[in-house]
Amino acid sequence: MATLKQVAAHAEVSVQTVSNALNAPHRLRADTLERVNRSIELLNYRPNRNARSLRTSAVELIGYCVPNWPNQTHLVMDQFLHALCAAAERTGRHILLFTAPPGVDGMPTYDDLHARRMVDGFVLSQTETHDPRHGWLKEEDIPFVSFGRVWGQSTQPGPWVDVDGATGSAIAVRHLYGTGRRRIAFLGWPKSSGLAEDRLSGWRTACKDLGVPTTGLAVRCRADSIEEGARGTARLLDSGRAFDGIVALSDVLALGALRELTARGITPGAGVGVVGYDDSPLAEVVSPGLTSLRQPMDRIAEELITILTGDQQPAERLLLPELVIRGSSAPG
Amino acid sequence: MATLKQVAAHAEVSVQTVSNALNAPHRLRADTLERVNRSIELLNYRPNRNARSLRTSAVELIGYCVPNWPNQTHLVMDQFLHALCAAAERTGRHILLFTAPPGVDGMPTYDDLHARRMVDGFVLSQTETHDPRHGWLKEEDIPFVSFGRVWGQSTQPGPWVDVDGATGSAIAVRHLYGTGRRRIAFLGWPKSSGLAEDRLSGWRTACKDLGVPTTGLAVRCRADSIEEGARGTARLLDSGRAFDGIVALSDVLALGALRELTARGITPGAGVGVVGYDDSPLAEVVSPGLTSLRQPMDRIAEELITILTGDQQPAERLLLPELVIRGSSAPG
DNA sequence: GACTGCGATTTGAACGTTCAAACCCGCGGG
DNA sequence: CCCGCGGGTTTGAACGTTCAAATCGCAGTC
Repeated sequence: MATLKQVAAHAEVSVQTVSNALNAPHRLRADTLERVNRSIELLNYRPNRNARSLRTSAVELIGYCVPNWPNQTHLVMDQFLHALCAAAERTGRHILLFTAPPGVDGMPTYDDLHARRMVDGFVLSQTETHDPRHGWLKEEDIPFVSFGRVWGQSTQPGPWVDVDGATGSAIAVRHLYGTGRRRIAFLGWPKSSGLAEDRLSGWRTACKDLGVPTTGLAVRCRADSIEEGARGTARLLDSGRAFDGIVALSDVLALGALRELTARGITPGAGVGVVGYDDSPLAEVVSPGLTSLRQPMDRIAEELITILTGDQQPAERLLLPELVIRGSSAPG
Repeated sequence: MATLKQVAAHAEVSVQTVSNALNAPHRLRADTLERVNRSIELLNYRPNRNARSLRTSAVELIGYCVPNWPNQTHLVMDQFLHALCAAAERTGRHILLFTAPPGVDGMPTYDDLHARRMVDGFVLSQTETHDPRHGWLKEEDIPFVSFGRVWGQSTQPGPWVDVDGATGSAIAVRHLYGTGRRRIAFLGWPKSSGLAEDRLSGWRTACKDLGVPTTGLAVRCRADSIEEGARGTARLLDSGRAFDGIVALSDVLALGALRELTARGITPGAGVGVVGYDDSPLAEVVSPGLTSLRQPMDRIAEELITILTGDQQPAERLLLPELVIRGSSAPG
C-alpha cells in the first residue's frame, strides 16, 4: 500500500507537498499539483485514515446505538439508517454502530467510545421521556445531536431534530376534512409518552379549529399492535358514536383499524378514511394502500449531521411530516 | 485526556510497561501490574484507538453496506444489525456502516474503505444471484464473509453463513402435517431467485416424503406484498383444489394469505394452517399470530464474526431456521 | 544592490501507540 | 569467580500523517 512518502519520492517533491495537494491544493503551483496528482493516481494512493486521525484527533466517525426494544417494532429504522449514512458520507464521515444498555447504564459505553477516540460524537434516537443520555453527554462535553425531543423536561439538553407530530395530526385531520369527513376519531397509545401526547393534541386542536367534534372520539389502545388497533376501532364502532375518519398514532394501529373496518363490512377509504403514521413499508403493501404521515428521513438525517458536525451551537429543528396519500383515505 | 506517557510517569515505569500491562499483563511482576493498574484507574486512561491502529494496522472495524432496495422490505434488518453489533463487540470490534451502489458499481467504495484502513473487512448480506461482490473482493484479497450463498454459481467465492431454506420449508410442512393437514400449498415468488427455489424445493420434497400431493399447489405471486399474497391465495382457492395448509415464502405473503382466508370466512389456524418466513415483527402483531420460520440471528451473527476474524479458512455454515409456532397453525 | 514581501516548498517535530532489541539483575552451575 | 540464563523492564525506532516554522526563489521597491 502506497504512502505519502512513496508518492512524494515518485513526484519528486516533499511529503508535505503531497499532503497539501490533497488537503489544500490551492497552495500548490498548478504544474506541481498536476504532477503530484499523476503520481497519486499512478500509485493508487489512499491516505491512511488512522494516521490522519491520530494527528488531527478527529476520526470522522459518528456513533449510533442500535436500539433493541423487542416490544417495539422499528419498521422505518432501515430508512433512517440509510439516510443517516448517506448524509454522513456527504461530509466524508461514516456511522459506527454499537450496542449499549438502555438508560443511564449505557453511558459508560458512550464515554468509552469517545475517550478511545473511536467516534467524534453521537446521534441519539429512540428518545424517551426524561431520557438521561442527553444531560449526561452534555455534562461530559461529548458532542451529540438527538433525533427526537426529550419530553417532560422544561429545557432541551442539547441540539435536536424532530418531526412536528402535532402539526402532522393536524395535516391528517385537514386532509380527511378535505375529503368530506366531519367526525374524525383518534387511535392512540396508553402510556402518555411525549410523542403520543404531541400527536393527540394536534388532532384535538385541528378538530376544534375546523369545528368538528372530538368528545368520545379518542381511543387509547393498550399496545402498538394490529390486534389492539382493531380492538380500539371495534370499541369506537360499538360506542355508537358515528365517525367517518380515523387518525392513528402508528401504521400498525391503522392496519388494525383497516382490518376491523373490513371485517365489519365497512370499506376503508370509501367508508371510513384512515391515516397512519410513519409511512412504514406496511403502508404500501396493504390493500387499500394506507395513507400515512411520512417522516422526511433525508431531511432529518441531513439536519442531524449538519448540526453535529457544525459549530455546535444549540440548534433545534422541527420538521413537518409529509402526507403520503393512498387508498385508505380516498374520498368517501 | 491521559496518555500512556502520563500513566507511565505516574506509576514510575516506562511507557512500554504500561502498554504491556494492558496487552500482555503476564509479563509484569504482580506488584508492578498492581501499581500500573492503579495509575490507569486513577487517571481514567483509555488507549487511543487511532494510535494503536496506526501501529498495528488493524482497526477492529467491520464494514457493512446498509441496503437500500426500496421495493423490498427489510423487516428483520434491525434484528440482524443488533445481533451483528453484539457479536462484533464480543471480540472488541465494531460495525461501520456505509452505502454503496448495488452490484459491481459499488466495489470502488468497498476498496476505498479498505485501502484507507477504515475497516478490516466486510460482512455482505442481501446476496443476489450471481452477486459480483464476492468474486471481486476475493480477487482483491479483501477479507469478507457473506450472509447468504451466491446462487447460480458452482463454487462459492469465499466463506459464508446461510440459513437452510429447503430444510426450513420441510420443517414447516412437517409441522403442518403433524397438526393434521394433508394438502399443503406453497406461496412463492415469481423470479426464480436462489432463495425462492431453495425454499420451494424443500416444500416439494417434504411433501413427497410424507406422501402428500403437490401438483397445482404451488403458486407464484407477482411481488412480495400483502396484496399479492392475498391474490395468490385467492387463485388457489378458486382453482378448486382443496388444501388445508400454506407455506409462504415470506411473512408478507403469509399475511396476504391470512387476509384472504379471513375474507372468505375461513379461520386461519382452525381452518387452514399458515406458516410464513423470517418471523418479522408483523408475525406476532397480527391476529391470529403468524407461525413463522425464524432466522437464528444471534447464531448467524456469531458465525459471521468468528469466520471473518478467524484464520480466514474457507468456511461454510448452513444453519437451521427455528419454527416459531403461533395461532395461524393451530391444529385444525 | 540591498530590502521587503509573498507565494511555493521543505524541514523537523509531533500525535500515541507497539515492535524489536537491548539492558539489568539475581541465580545456579561449572 | 565468571558465565549463561531468563524474567522483568527500558530504549529507540517506527507506523503515516499534519502542524508550525523555516527556507527558498523571485518580483517589486526604494
